[in-house]
Amino acid sequence: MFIYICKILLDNMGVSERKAKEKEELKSLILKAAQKLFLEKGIEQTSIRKIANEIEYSPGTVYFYYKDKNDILYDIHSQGFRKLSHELKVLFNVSDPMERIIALGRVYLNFAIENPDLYDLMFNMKAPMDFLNSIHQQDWNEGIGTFDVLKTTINQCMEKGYFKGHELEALSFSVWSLVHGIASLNISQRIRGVNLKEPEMMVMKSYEEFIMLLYKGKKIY
Amino acid sequence: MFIYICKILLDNMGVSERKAKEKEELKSLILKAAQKLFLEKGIEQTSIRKIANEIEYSPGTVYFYYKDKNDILYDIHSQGFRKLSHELKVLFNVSDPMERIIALGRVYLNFAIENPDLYDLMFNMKAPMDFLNSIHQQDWNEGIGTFDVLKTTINQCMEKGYFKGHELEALSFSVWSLVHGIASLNISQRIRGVNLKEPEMMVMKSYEEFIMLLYKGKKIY
DNA sequence: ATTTGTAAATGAACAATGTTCATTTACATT
DNA sequence: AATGTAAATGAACATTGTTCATTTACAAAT
Repeated sequence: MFIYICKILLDNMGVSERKAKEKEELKSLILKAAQKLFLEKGIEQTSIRKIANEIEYSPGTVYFYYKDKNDILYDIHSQGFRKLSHELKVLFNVSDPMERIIALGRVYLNFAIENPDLYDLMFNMKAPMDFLNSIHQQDWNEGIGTFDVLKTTINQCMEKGYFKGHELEALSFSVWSLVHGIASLNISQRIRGVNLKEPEMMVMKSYEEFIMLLYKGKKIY
Repeated sequence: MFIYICKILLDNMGVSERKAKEKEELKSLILKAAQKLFLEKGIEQTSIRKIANEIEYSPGTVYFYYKDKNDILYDIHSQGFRKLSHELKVLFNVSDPMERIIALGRVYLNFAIENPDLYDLMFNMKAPMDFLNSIHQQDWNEGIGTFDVLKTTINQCMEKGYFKGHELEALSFSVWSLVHGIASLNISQRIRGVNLKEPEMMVMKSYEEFIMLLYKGKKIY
């Protein structure tokens, strides 16, 4: 009797586990299709119908796995953060915090240039934040994590005597704003229109200018 | 006979002038309705049908005065730049260029905070740039004009001995990027989610940090 | 006064969107 | 073989931007 019940339970577990796994698999299939369309054809070509078409399911099925379109976009956004944080992790090797913060900015800018649509989704579009609001989740953990990397590094700079008289959080936000501003103006095509001498160089050149400013705030022995 | 022809011509002029005026008037009526909807209800509530409804015309009529939706959005965007440049003009009174540049940033940030949707349209949304592309106009004159105000001021700072070793255009773009970054992260709700101590203060506090950095690049006598 | 020509306004129509939901299908459990 | 539930369907709804054949309005010409 006992064994019989165990068998049932185990069978049940086995089945429901498999089902859950299948469900996860289909969900990630939807996500992959969404990412493919998003990266290949851009945001406006990424409709629920086209995603469903891509994996040969009906539009309604998508809503069995995702609450709504914002839910899907949030998922793509999260994947983007995994990708970005993976690229940033390499910089743990750089021991000097001042060198590291400069490298961080460079990697960040490269990420934005290489993945403009994804960057836009991660840092500009309303969809991911609307999704968080809709599930009553106030914290944007992806953003918090990335911002912490920056804050930690700047804190280490301060401990080494840099940025005297500055406030950690506000300065960190300043640095983030600078690189985000460069990235955004580039992506939204506001650089191209402004009649610069070397538009394609401006992203990195303006970042160099900022680094110069940063270094002027260094410790004086 | 001559007088008769003149009469006709004069009459014609009078009529076509009046017609042209009426046409201008209806176009600006459409624009006003679009602005109203845009500012009151946001971008997603600003559809051509709702604009047409607002002024009690049919949807098709709108297309007689505007090429497409991007055309309307570009017009709203241009009005935004007139508003912004009007606010910036007050600062011609500030004689010290270093003080002026700091004030410029403050006014710019205030504008962004007070008119978030409009700012988004002016500096982030693709619509205005898509419109320029569609009419084969490469230069973004509204942006060029505003950027020139900044460049001129920074140039004056340099003439006074500030920012030694910096490059005018790149540094100007750096400053623009910083305030734009702060404004954008604020508008796209990326500040709120990042768990700051005083989120509502961060816009101005991080700007103060940047000003501190700027001042460290000042002339040393 | 009547016809004519053109500019302006209409609103139906099209294709596409996000989303919902009653219905059907598939399939493990009884 | 019957049952119950999870999963998948696809039609339907309300919107969107945009087009276009048709109608309306009205000044000009006869």
